[in-house]
Amino acid sequence: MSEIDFIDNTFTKYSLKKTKFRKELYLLFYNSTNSLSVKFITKEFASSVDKASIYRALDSFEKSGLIHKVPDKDNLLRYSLCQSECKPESHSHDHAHLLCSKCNETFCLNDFEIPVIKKHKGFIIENYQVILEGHCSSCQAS
Amino acid sequence: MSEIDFIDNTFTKYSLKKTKFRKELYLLFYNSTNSLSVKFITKEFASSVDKASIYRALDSFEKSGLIHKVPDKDNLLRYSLCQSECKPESHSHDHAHLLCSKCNETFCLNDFEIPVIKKHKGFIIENYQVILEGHCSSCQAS
DNA sequence: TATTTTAACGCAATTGAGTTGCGTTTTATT
DNA sequence: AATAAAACGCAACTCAATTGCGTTAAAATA
Repeated sequence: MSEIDFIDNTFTKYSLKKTKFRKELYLLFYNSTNSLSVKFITKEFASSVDKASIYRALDSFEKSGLIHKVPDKDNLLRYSLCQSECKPESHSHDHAHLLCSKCNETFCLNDFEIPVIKKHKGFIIENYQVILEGHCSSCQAS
Repeated sequence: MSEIDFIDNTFTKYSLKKTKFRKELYLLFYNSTNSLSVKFITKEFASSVDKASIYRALDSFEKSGLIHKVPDKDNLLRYSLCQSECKPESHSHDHAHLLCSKCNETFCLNDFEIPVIKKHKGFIIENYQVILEGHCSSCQAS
């Protein structure tokens, strides 16, 4: 199945309107190995799409379960493609994230196992997040 | 040693100017079992202190090693008193944080042990953060 | 295919956390 | 008491993200 077909199928499956921009946006995620910041996305569509549309599309994708928020070094909005099947409002992403303090990118570590703990001293824990700070492989040389 | 004396000593030790507001601010942290959001602090000093002074004081306390940033449910600035000795720019806080999704408060779990990992698939990891999301004990009843 | 419904869009204005500049006041130093 | 240094108040500003609203395009239905 080609990328285009995959995206078309996905949009049908999630009842998303197939507009030129939204298909391109999803393709951008699909072809990216990494998470995408709003800043990057905004640059990609700078001359063609308004930022309000970008924010609304991202919000809509997230609600559908296509993408999920990932932590960002500067606390800005950043998203990554969902790996497994996600339902609206019930994303499950039990992987850690690495924030590179040089390039400020966020990387998903899909194979970093997180131990599951449900309770801790009176707290009920529903899900949790491990954020590693350091340097990614590209930034170690410099 | 009384609270007042402790604060006085601390300010001397860290070469911090003893202004009325800054001593009150530090006392607020000292008497709090929990982390403090800027929103809460701003309310406490609403009629008496300008927000710029609040932000500058928090920044100064953090740089001195008195308080440290903690994660916040809404990605806003939130601080907690340092438990151990912290030096300027070298805070070490190897505890996890619990974010309650009901009251939006952040709790430090000082006894939640975090395993130390230095490398992972080409990444160099300098420090890391475990954020638990769930419900605190006060919010479980409702 | 034409009509109607529904969601996406562009544009402009707005929100709100956090920051900065600057003149004034307060604290610490001599 | 005089001087230096940091804190303060106030106002203006930055910038990410949001919202309102009239317009346009896509999907559903006839």
